[in-house]
Amino acid sequence: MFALVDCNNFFCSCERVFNPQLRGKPVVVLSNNDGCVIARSNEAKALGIKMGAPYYQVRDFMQEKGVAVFSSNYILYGDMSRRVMTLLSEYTPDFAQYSIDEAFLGLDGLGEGEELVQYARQIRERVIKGTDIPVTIGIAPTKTLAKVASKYGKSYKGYGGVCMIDTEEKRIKALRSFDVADVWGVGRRHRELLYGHGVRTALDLTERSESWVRKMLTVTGVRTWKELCGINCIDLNDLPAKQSICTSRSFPDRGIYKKEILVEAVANFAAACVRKLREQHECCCRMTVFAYTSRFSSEQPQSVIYQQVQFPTPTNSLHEIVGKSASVLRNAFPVREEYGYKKAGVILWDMVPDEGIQTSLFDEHNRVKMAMLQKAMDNINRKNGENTVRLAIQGGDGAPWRGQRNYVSPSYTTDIRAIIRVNEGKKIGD
DNA sequence: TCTGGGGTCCTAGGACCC
DNA sequence: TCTGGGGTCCTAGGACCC
Repeated sequence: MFALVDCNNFFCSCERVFNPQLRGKPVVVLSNNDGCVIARSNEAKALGIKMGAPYYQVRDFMQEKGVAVFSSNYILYGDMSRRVMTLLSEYTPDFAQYSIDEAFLGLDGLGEGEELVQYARQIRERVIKGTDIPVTIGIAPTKTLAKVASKYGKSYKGYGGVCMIDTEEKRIKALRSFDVADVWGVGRRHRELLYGHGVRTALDLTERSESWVRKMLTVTGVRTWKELCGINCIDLNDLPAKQSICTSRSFPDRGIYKKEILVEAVANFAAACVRKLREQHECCCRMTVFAYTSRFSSEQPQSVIYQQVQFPTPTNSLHEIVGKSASVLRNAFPVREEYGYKKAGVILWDMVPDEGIQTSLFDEHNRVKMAMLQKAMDNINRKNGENTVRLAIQGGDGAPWRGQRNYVSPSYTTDIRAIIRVNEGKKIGD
């Protein structure tokens, strides 16, 4: 049996931990650039605010309804996630974090039936007590069914946050009233396809043949189909190393027209990729640099820049990767500055461990010196915060390509200056 | 005026081989 | 009129996830 532990409305819940007056009130969190709604409290969902809604379209409505609005604060969410995951991992050795707010727990040998439900309740209470983040737990013989169970656990208060599908009767009953579009692994396109063939519920899907499912949804669909039937076939434990590292952003207003401003932005994305690359002690062999105009404005002239770079030897050198990202972008940039680039990014591929790199015959000297320089930079930045020392091409903090973050909360748990202060003469909780 | 970011997996099709 | 067959490798694009 597996348990899926899922934090409820995670980003909103994180904001509430340090803002108790927001409890019971509608809260939303916005995407980068304050662009879209990406998290909603139950109260905000009840108001009809949709996931992914552009902020400008719902701003007035939300103001009218007194919705609390936050820019996303990934430093805070990442740290709260780490705390939740640390607690969860203490309950079983078979633990797999699936996303920032979800984890699967293998429950073999931990009991069965009501025993398991009681155990899950303990876990849930421990997380709530330790982090103040509410979670829901779904238990079932496969991960896909555990996802189904957790959705029921969220929809019905009566479950007390723990829902288990452990018998054939419960499985049939649960799938019969479960929209096939809500099944883990069925997205927008497949939903249309399935509806078109009369498959409306998860149970409908399980009643089709394997060959039919394979034809419609390919082999990944067959895995989902088996999992819904109770056959466990999604393994998360041997998670392979990451295959790519990406940093990208959308830009405010109409985008960036000026070549050198876009170069500065891309240089910063490349630097962020290098930071991630070095943190996982790897080098990369290939890089993609891309930039494109808005897909929403049909009147504006459109342009797509997409450049692939192969490095002669695997590298994690800041100078080499950032320098190359800037030079390929300059080369690919149209002669006239007539396009408003709305989004750009850098992707690193083909990673290898950073030990035992075969270097080229001719660059040995330079490579050693650069490695020493970069080690010094890493040390300074680790102590004083990222980008304390940076390349000149990365520019300053007030760069025009940095987007809006008008409603950002403090980093309560990671910045000593943002620590909560309890004032004398006031009651705790005020 | 304004529309997120970071990933994975699978498949089709092109380039290449003999 | 008519132009092989069987294979590998790579990549772009589409679908999905949170």
